[in-house]
Amino acid sequence: MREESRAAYREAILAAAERAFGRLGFHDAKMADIAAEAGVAAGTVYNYFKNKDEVFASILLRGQERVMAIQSGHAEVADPLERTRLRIRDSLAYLEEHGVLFAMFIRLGGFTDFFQKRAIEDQCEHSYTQGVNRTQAVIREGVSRGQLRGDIAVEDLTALLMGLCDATIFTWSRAGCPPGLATRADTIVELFLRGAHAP
Amino acid sequence: MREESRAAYREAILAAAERAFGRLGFHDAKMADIAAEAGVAAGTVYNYFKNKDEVFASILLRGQERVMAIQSGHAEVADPLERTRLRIRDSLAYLEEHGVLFAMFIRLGGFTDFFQKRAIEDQCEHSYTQGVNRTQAVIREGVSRGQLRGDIAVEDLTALLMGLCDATIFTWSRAGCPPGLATRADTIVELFLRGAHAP
Amino acid sequence: MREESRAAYREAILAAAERAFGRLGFHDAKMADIAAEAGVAAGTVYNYFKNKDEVFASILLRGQERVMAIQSGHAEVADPLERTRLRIRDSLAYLEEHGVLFAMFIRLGGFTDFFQKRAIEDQCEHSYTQGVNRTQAVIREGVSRGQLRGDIAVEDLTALLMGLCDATIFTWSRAGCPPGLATRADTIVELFLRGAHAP
Amino acid sequence: MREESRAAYREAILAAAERAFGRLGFHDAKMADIAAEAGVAAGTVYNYFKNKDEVFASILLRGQERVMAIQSGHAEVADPLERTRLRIRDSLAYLEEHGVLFAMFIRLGGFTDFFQKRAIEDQCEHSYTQGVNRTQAVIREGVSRGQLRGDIAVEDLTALLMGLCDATIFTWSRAGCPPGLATRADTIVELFLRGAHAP
DNA sequence: TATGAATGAGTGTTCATTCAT
DNA sequence: CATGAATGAACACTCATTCAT
Repeated sequence: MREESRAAYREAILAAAERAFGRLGFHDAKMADIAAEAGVAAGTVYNYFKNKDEVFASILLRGQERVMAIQSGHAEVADPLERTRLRIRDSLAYLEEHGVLFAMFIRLGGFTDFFQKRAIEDQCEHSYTQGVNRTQAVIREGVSRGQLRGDIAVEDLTALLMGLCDATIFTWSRAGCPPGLATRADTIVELFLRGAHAP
Repeated sequence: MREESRAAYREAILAAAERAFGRLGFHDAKMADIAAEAGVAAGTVYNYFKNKDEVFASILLRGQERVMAIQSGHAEVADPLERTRLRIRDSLAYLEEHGVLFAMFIRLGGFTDFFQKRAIEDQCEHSYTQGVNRTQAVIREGVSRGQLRGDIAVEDLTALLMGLCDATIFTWSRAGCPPGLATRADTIVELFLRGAHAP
Repeated sequence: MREESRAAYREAILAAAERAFGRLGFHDAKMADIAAEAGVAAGTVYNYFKNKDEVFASILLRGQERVMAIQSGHAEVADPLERTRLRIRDSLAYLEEHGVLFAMFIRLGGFTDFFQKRAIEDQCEHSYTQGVNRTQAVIREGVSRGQLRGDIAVEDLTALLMGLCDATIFTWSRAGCPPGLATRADTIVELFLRGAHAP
Repeated sequence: MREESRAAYREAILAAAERAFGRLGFHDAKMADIAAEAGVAAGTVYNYFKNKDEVFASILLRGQERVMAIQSGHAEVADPLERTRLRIRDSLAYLEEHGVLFAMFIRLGGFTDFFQKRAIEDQCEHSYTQGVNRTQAVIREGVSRGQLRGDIAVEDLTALLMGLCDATIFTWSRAGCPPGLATRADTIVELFLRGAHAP
């Protein structure tokens, strides 16, 4: 039971931190904000996390794990393109609920030095690379099945797909995070496959 | 002559700030770092910029203006697709020299709240929107010429193209900014036009 | 118990600030000086007061409240002149122990703009006006009893009495705050009543 | 001519500083404010005064000298009480035009340490003491003529008179410096002579 | 183990003063 | 000698972290 209590506290703090970071950004969200949002005292946070950086990294890890878990749910779908569509749809749906992950994700990618300095990358890099690798594997499978172009490097195709997702998220974020993000998975896959050229 | 000197100081500070922000990020780059990098005293920065936020915003504006100026050089190219290829190539080339702009760009897009709070957005938003509009105009031209698909919203096509650029930059940034970014313009356009589908 | 501790800290900081302000003046007394004098860390002061201005205003308020409380002790003395003498004596005695209040008092009166700008006046004005009003009431009582001249405006008589007190304090301050200030209450009242004219 | 020009600059700066100090106080009036008010560049001030403190002290000295000069105009009046009345009237009139002198005066008296630390006192003390001495001499003359009480120390009588002046100025200052200050000289002398006691 | 106050290093910014032009 | 920009020491205030209760 004590174990349960600890887990509940930890989760409450993480959820609070996610909201605070999402609203204010890493530096402007103060430990006091997080604690207040979680309904605990400032010192309590330090009973669950070593410091602010670890709180931040934990949010990222938790998010990535959850997305991975969701994506794993489609392992039984045979067609890699259809599997990709489902994965994108569910990822977007998750993101829609935890919008802050976008900021996290972008920061994670964009500010390499930020993370290097803080050694957060060590904790997150693996998970990110896993995500890329998984996407690449699916694309490779599509190529070998003859569904995707073979005259372009798999890395470039991967970048194309992920770039499309990023751009969609990006645009959605700028628009103020309106509902319906998940429904854009279809357009993403369509554009990924057919491109912009007139028939 | 004093006028020249002022301009030189201002530029030196901006260049120094660009390096410092790019290396450390907004919060971790201290005004002292910027001043030292520029070879001036801390107080001098405040003779040219009201505060740290204004230094940051000025870098963004300067970068966007420069990129716009570069892109304007291809106005005489008739074919919108070819014009797009050239614009992307030159933008990437510029970015390769001022890599920090990526971080800036991403922040600008990603951290709406950061900018809202600081009222920097007012200064940058217009410039960003202009960039999007310009891209959209080119794509619309391509559609009306029958070069691009008409069954997809122009906004989606724009997002596709910009997403491809972002993804390319993103990947390049993660790889440690190796030389040759500009050469990827061809792949971007190719993927944009043809998509990933096997023929 | 924690409540007691908080009150003790607050009082220690106020006493330290009173000494520091009295010795150095508002601007030259640094927050670090105050904290050191109080035996606490610099940041601790900010757990009790919003900023330096608030520390300053709190000293004034505390002093005025204390003097008022002391003066209230003579409410049962019927003769307004004797009551005035006692009030002056006790006020001077208090001032002798908290000499800084003079500087405070003078500033409060003299530097209207200083306080206007800082909105401290709002907190102090009422208390000051109360003091003036109380003195005026006593004088009015003396006039109606036929003890004081009725051919001069009560406001002028009040100014005379307060001016005498001020001048006494002033001279005492310039002389380096020697002991015995309270004993001058008799001379003040004597001069107030009889004036300087030869018999 | 060059000599004249220097004097004109010096006077312009002093007048500007008087306004600035009067409006903002010593610390809040910046050298830049003073220079701007005088219509000169910041550096120019330093061609006429060693530093900020010297500017401040020079204002005081100038004011005191001017008041003294005015007061000297009544040397031929034989009756010391009448002479006093005229001196007070003219001093108040001068003060009414250069209200800032009040703040200066109060500071000069009230913040001994402020001036000790800055060694301004050396420059002003003499002049101030001269003023007190001159007043004391007049009062002593009145005592020896049998016009003023001899059973009270001359110092106390002096304090009474100066206190009355201070109180009048004080009240006037708090009231927002309304016109007509000089007319209060009569009341001051009347109260000084007769006191508050009913006949 | 939760609490919440104490801590003090760290930083953006100001401004008196200097000095090259 | 006027100018006005450069200088850098100084300081109020913040906030992540610690720790006594």
